Amino acid sequence: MRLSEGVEWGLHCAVLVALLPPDRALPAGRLADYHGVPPAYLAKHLQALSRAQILDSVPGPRGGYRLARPATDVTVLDVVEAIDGTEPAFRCTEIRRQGPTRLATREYRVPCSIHVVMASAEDAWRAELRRTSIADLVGMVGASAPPASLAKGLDWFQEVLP
Amino acid sequence: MRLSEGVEWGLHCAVLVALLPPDRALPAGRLADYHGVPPAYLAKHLQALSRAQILDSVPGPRGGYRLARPATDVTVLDVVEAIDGTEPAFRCTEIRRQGPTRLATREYRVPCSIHVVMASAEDAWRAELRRTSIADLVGMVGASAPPASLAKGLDWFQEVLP
DNA sequence: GTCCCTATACTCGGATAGCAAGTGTCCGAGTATAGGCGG
DNA sequence: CCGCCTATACTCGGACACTTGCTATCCGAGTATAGGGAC
Repeated sequence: MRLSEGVEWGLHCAVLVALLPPDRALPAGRLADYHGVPPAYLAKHLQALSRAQILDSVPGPRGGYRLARPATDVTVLDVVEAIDGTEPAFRCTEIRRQGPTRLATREYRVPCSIHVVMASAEDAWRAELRRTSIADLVGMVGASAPPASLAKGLDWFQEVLP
Repeated sequence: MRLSEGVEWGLHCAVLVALLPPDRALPAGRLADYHGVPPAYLAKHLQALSRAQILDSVPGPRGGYRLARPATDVTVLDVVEAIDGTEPAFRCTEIRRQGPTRLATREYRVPCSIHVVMASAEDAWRAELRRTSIADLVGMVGASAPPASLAKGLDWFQEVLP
């Protein structure tokens, strides 16, 4: 089971964009510079976040991306599902209905027990991701990141926001 | 994020093998028949379960696979990790250390906040999978499966276990 | 009749192709800006 | 000096190759069994 690398990028970008002054946007190229990742591929994931109404895109000069709603209203799960999709990791193919013990479809009224267990585990995963918002992440980073890193980040903002 | 289809097969096979009389084994071919899946590919996943000490393999005629320990001591998580691997779905690549705000490695003493959140969600997922054993699954299936299906399964056992 | 030996058939195990999805990149459509021109 | 217009440069957005890992398969190594032969 592998989560797309874009999920990590999307979360970091969401945190950075949450720090923008109101009504300012950050281009994909600057976000790629900041994180040291391929610009064109990051752009692809930012488009997914835009489609999911998590980011607003602003075209033209002084354009870029910004949060579409308050950082407190964007959960980590929102970002993960926007990039990775909402399909469950475990997809029950109902193999209990195959083979020599097969019955008529109408006989299977209760869901497959294995499917139930796997689904409840994924629900627990999603619930945990829903507990944390981008605003929470901003707070955690601010409290735990090395002070020198925060200072460098501030300098960088001064430089790229003319 | 996608879980290998083999996980579903492995869980169903574990349940079926748990129903065997003591000291009897079930060949991979019969397991494939029962579930209507490609025999050669199922064999690959059964090998993984064998390597993980979840199943014992018995070579030769009247051989096959059986549980390596009581069904109460095999959790769903054991089976999932044996087939899918133990690597976390989210792999933090530490992109906070890249780009213009990069610092010396020794400055990063606390873990990345995003990494912490993602890891705790996966811990919740694993904890949920650890709560259920193969014996529990056997009980759930026995209580919820259509009676006609259980009867057919019994007939099938009589037929393939000479 | 009993014991031993051998040939058999069946099992697992790892090494080998094929395909889908994630990874990575590019160029075109659209827009706010900045400068120049006319009034 | 002020307003308008145009050309520019910058942005996002979707369409196009490539690589990794899951999917699927086959053939060889090893063993318990069953049958036959000798005693």
